[in-house]
Amino acid sequence: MLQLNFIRENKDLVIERLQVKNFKQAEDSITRIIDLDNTRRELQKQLDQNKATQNAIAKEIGMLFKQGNKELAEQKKIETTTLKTTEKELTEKHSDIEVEIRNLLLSIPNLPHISVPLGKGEEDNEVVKVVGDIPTLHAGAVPHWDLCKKYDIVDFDLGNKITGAGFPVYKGKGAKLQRALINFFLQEGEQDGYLEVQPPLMVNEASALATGQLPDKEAQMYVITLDNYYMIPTAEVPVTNIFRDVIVDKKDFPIKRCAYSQCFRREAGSYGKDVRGLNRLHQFDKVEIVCIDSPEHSYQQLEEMKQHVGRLLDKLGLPYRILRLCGGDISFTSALTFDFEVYSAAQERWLEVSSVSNFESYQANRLKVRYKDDNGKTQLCHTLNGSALALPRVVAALLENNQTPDGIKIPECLQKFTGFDMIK
RNA sequence: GGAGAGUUGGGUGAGUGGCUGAAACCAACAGUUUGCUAAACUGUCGUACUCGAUAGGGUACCGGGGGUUCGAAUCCCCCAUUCUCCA
Repeated sequence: MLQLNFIRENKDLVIERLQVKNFKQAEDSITRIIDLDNTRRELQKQLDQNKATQNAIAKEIGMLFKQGNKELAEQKKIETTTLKTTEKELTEKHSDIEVEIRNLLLSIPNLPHISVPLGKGEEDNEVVKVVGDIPTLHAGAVPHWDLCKKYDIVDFDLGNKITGAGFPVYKGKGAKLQRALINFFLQEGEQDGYLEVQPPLMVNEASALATGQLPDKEAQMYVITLDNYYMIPTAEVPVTNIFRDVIVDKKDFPIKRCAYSQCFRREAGSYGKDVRGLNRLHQFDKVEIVCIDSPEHSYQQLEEMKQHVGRLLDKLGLPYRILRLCGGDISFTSALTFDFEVYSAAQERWLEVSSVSNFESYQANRLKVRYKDDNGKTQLCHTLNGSALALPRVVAALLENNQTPDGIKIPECLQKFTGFDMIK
């Protein structure tokens, strides 16, 4: 969430930038927040004064008892009763206002970076780069779901039986390919200086709230109601929460972590060709990269992360394009996001395999990830993350693009992990 | 699943109702001393909000939340978590 002080000091700028995100209530919300905050401050002052008086009286009473002056002490006690009533009233008003302010703050998206293009939806995203050639497939080439069946490497029916749609079973070389990709991604991450972590796959409410899954995206998560835990929709949640309430040492910047995890998403509302085969699953595998950096360097870090993701796709030999998401498509919490899409040649469509974002201090403000600047002042860090990479669509594109009449070719970079060079 | 004992500032750890925002020690930082390092000595040394031009003041925070009380780190309740024992 945005910082209240920043909103106070940059009211017009904030309203203007929110227009790019098509946030309609910008002006109303911002004005309301500032008003509420003024009232809050006034109440706070009164409350503090009230407490100060009470504290003083309490101290006096203590002294009086010590001196054995019980009568005067009892008299003083009575004095506090009115103070307590007003205190109660003030506290109630104060906390009501605080809740309202917080809710408003939570409802306001992050400000988009200056480079974010205007736009309504995905059709307005800006293609910044296209890499690789779109392959020509042999006659009789088929989409990956047919290949999965033909070579018996991913079994969707079995997943349906055991759990339900969107929970496939990977078999034989399919399972090995999964493992190979995970190992490849982690190894590349390590080589680029990302420390590997294995986080929990369930998180508590505080964690889900801190990275912004709650309250906005609650419907996207599987909830373990009995214990009040949430299945993670991405490793971003537990990995970023490592730094919740931490004041990091700026000498450690950039802090780089990578994590393999399975991810769980309800994907309510998805349908049609989008969910066919591996295109959209309820459980999938992903290697995630997370960075914490100073405000001065975060955009440089974002660039580095983009390069990392690009290198992975280069090595896999997949054609891809990079999109700069427009104001209408960029996520609520992000300031600048680049999507990576691979071309899946049999489906003849681009599939998103990575999303690399800088959240600036928006997430850090909820997380309270801070560092001390050169003046010793505590400042919010910038947080960034990206997929490097999400597996299912990478697998889909690999299967489709690399299919030959003799089988499916495995990219060279994966062969030392798979132990085979063809699926036949 | 049950029983008991813990959870205090960067660390160790004292503190069972008022003089405790919190002893002491260590670490850290600044300074004095010193040929250098070390030692010794002196000082500083939590966070957030808020008032103030500054100096400084106020409020809140001793795992989290609630309660008792004029007054809570200290008493009571709930929750989390760690350790020990039992199942």
